[in-house]
Amino acid sequence: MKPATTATATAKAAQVNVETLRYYERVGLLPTPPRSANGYRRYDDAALKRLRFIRRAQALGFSLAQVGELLRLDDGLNCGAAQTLARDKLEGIERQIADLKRMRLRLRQTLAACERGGRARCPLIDTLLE
Amino acid sequence: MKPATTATATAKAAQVNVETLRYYERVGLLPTPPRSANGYRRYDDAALKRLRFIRRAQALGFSLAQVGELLRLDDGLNCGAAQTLARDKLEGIERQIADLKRMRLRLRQTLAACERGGRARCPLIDTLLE
DNA sequence: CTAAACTCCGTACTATGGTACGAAGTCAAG
DNA sequence: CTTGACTTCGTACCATAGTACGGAGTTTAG
Repeated sequence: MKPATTATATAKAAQVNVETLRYYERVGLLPTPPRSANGYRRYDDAALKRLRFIRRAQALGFSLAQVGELLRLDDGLNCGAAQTLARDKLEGIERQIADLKRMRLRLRQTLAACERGGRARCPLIDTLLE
Repeated sequence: MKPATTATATAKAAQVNVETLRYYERVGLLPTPPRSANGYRRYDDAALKRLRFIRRAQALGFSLAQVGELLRLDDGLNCGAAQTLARDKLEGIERQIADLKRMRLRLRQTLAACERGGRARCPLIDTLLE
């Protein structure tokens, strides 16, 4: 009951470019699929699931390398290892948020100075030159 | 009173790789410096300032392309244009923060499920497979 | 039967922000 | 005077995550 389909159909179902399938295969994120008599790749349901997994993990901020690690745990029995990856990712995200907040504060302050006006020179430019 | 120096000295002063100077010159972020008799680049104070400007703007999250735009306004008289760039950047940062917070929430929830334990399969993996 | 659409493959290219390499010339210290 | 550090140049390479291209074969619809 696995309706194996073609590359294009699978790509559409997973909302990715067809070439991306080849790319994921090349970098080892997708197993090499079986071929039909003419040499065409046949993707089954499991492949589509895996593709969706990859997209979801990316949406959570995992890099393809990290997705690869997660996939190697995808029997679902290595919860400890998966948690470690997730916790690392979480820390990274915290750091990114903190960095971005710092940038935001500086930008806001500088923009406020610009808006107060009254200076000959632009405070934004001056801040960068200081 | 502009103690023009060599590439290495300037690079060190600005905390960048020497090659980066050439790279910035190539992409038009640094003006082509004057050369001394032997053909060596001579960087003056203005070049160093400009380098520091680039680094500071990068630290605020501006891409090199955007830094280029800012530099083209660096007479400090185009505050309006600079503000527009900064406001765009600010919006981008807001969006990034919002995205990251969404990822963080999902990761936290999933990690919490992992920690509650009791499931045969890892909730993190299962969430991605769902 | 023909034309369009799909598939294959290897390779090259995109963007971003640099870094590395090798050959050749120059310069300063000991 | 030699050694090592510095400089020049063009070009190639790194990671990341794909996208595009061209030529060939295949399959499907009209």
